[in-house]
Amino acid sequence: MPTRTERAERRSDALSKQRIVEAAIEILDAGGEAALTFRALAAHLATGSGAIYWHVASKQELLAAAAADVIERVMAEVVRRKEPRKAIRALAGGVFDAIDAHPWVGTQLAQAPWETALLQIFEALGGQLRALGVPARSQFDAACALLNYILGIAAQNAANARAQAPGADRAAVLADVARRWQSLDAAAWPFVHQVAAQLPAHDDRAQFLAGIDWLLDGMVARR
Amino acid sequence: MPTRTERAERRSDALSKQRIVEAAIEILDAGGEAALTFRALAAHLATGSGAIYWHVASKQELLAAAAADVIERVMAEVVRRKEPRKAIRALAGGVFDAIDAHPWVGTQLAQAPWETALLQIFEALGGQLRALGVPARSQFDAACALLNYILGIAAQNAANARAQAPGADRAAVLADVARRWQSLDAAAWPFVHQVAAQLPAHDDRAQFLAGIDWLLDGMVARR
DNA sequence: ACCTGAACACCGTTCAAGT
DNA sequence: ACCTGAACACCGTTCAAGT
Repeated sequence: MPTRTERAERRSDALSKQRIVEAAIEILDAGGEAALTFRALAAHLATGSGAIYWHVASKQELLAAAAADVIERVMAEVVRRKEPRKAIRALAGGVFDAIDAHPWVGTQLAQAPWETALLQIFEALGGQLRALGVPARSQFDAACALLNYILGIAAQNAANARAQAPGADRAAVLADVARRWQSLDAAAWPFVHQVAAQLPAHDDRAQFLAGIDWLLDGMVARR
Repeated sequence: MPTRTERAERRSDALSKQRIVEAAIEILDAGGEAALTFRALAAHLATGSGAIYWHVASKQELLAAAAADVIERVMAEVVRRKEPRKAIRALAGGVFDAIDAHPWVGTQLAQAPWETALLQIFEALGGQLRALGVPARSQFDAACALLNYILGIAAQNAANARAQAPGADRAAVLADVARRWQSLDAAAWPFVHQVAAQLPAHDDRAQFLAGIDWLLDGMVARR
């Protein structure tokens, strides 16, 4: 039973790629990748599924646009810092937080690696590496290594989010894995046994940034 | 028109999870992830699609099993080396090659990060890090960083394979991207401009291993 | 130019029925 | 115990028809 007001609202904000992308992000955040269907999206936008195709060529393009939207917001929000190491850490941390908040971005990030969103990160990383004193001949490899490392957590976070039920208790899941690790044969799995106790309480973000630091240390050491 | 010989063959190798996984790997290698459907698999195995469900619970389980199969083969083939740095490089290189040959493994690897296949890599990495002299308190973070970095190329290779047509010319694709980079505004994209020329000829594997080296350098330097 | 929604060609998965 | 294959409940995408 649509009231006149409701209809007026619908008409006032006509369909556009940006509106579709925003709706897609809402659905993705609320229900994960599986929840985003053209039928759900059409219902959300109070239109027919075919209408969406007027503004967006395919689901692939829609997902890429949604991920680009999130990453561009991160790039805009990351405060520009003078000190290159801090700048790189801030950038990596920002991407980490974005993927943590929108795990579905993780799957998309690697999908179009040379498109604008990731290219922005790449450009920023490269500039800071130069400022850090990494020699010119290594800068390309170095920026790729950092980007690759960032894509690693992207993929992992996305996979974790997909594997776990939307409301799953992270601590409980980790405790469960740790228990499984501890029940393995200690002679065959000495390292896994050794670190099992550290798993439940470990800080994902700090661990991620530790890797960034090691990479930067290595890059600077070989200058 | 099945001959008597053909029918005999079919009956002799009855369905089993291992046979299903092998057939799935063949299809995945030949046609990528999109090609693996239960209908295609059933046709390949000359059976009904329902029969597969007697041995395998879901497509997700099938993909995980196929990926585990590939990774386990890598772990068995990687020659055990005495020198820890060489051992880690060999391990990482082996995983790289496996994902290069079977790009669909990349998507799966992050999917069940604490399952056996990846846990084997994790255990091996941890043992070598200890041998390398990385302090005990850092070993967990260090092994995770290496694993994360490895998952990064896994995700990238998988995405590249999915994006490109099966018979696509890698050199041509890279040359195309490089040309696009060069056409960007040099003032806004100085780094991208600078490295564009290096893109077409760059060695993915060497670049990947350079990152491993930087990580190890950093881990050892902070001992 | 933009939207509608039924129709098409697929999927993964289930299940009654067979052997 | 294991297999068959039709049926179910979905998909992404297309397209004739509307405004």
